[in-house]
Amino acid sequence: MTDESFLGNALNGIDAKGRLSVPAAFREVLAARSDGRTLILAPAERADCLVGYDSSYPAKVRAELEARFAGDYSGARDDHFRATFGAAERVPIDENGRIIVSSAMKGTGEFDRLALFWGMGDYFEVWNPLHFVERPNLDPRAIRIVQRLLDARGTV
Amino acid sequence: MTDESFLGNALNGIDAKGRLSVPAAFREVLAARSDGRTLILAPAERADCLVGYDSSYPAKVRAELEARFAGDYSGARDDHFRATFGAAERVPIDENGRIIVSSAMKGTGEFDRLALFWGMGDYFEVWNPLHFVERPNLDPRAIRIVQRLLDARGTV
DNA sequence: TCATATTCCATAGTTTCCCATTGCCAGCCC
DNA sequence: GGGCTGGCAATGGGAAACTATGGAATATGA
Repeated sequence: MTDESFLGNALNGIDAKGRLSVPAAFREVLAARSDGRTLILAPAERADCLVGYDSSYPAKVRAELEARFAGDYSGARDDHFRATFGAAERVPIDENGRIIVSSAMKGTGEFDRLALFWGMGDYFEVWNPLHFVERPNLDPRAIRIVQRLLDARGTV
Repeated sequence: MTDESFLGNALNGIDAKGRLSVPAAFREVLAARSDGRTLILAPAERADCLVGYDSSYPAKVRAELEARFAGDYSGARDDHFRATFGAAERVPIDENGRIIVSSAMKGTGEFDRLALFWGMGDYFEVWNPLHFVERPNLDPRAIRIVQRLLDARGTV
């Protein structure tokens, strides 16, 4: 049984045109979960990074949110839905496995030249790697992995 | 049941391309537990070595974590998922029973030329053998086993 | 028309695949 | 018992395939 979890990580470059390669390992998971020709990008709820998932995932998120806010008819509930769905984008993956990072997403993730893909099991995150390594309370093994990736790129 | 436990040990070489033979005994266990064509490698929690599982592991861990963090929408939950999935890798086993040790994993396990596989029952560990023999409080008989393996390789 | 965005093609460095070689152990025959 | 033989495990090397990425060519829109 081929497992469909997003595992592992990759540090890829964002070029002048905003193009960004989606790691091959993640493209395989996307293809196994849906058609693999698009993915969904959205601001993360609790960190300055993006979350990415296959196109079948929003339905699941909606179900989760509705359970979480069951019986809650406050403005907070609506604000949560606004942040989750309205700010998300459906992004096509081109023939070379790349996506275009819109300027809105670039702003949300505060990206520079590099994007760190990080598997989260059911979905993945896309980080500015410099923010990732400075995140407090994160497992030092994860931080060390990213620091080595940055070193390999010659970034200090 | 019995043939689904990782038992025993092996000292294998990592070649210039990062290739590493998985011991045949472990491959059999992997095949009994899942399809035997991939395994999962991750940093160990309390030692500078790697842990290896069969490929059914991510689904299991995902279910466990989701149960454990049910109703928890904090950053701590996210950090836990980050450490669990992003730092792990799915690694294919080739026709000759070998895997490729990525540079990230090489860094995490601090490997040189040799890798020591050590059965842990439900999973196995992969060590730099030189670190293994210097670990304090470890059963001296285990250390002697590894020292003999190193001697057989002509490594001092 | 010019700038911006999208599609297409090129390439360098890996990674993957395939096949060859070595060494070990078991079983077998003489 | 000693030595031959066959199978499997581990390892090495070369070639093909693929990933990530850069640049050119074409389309789109203000």
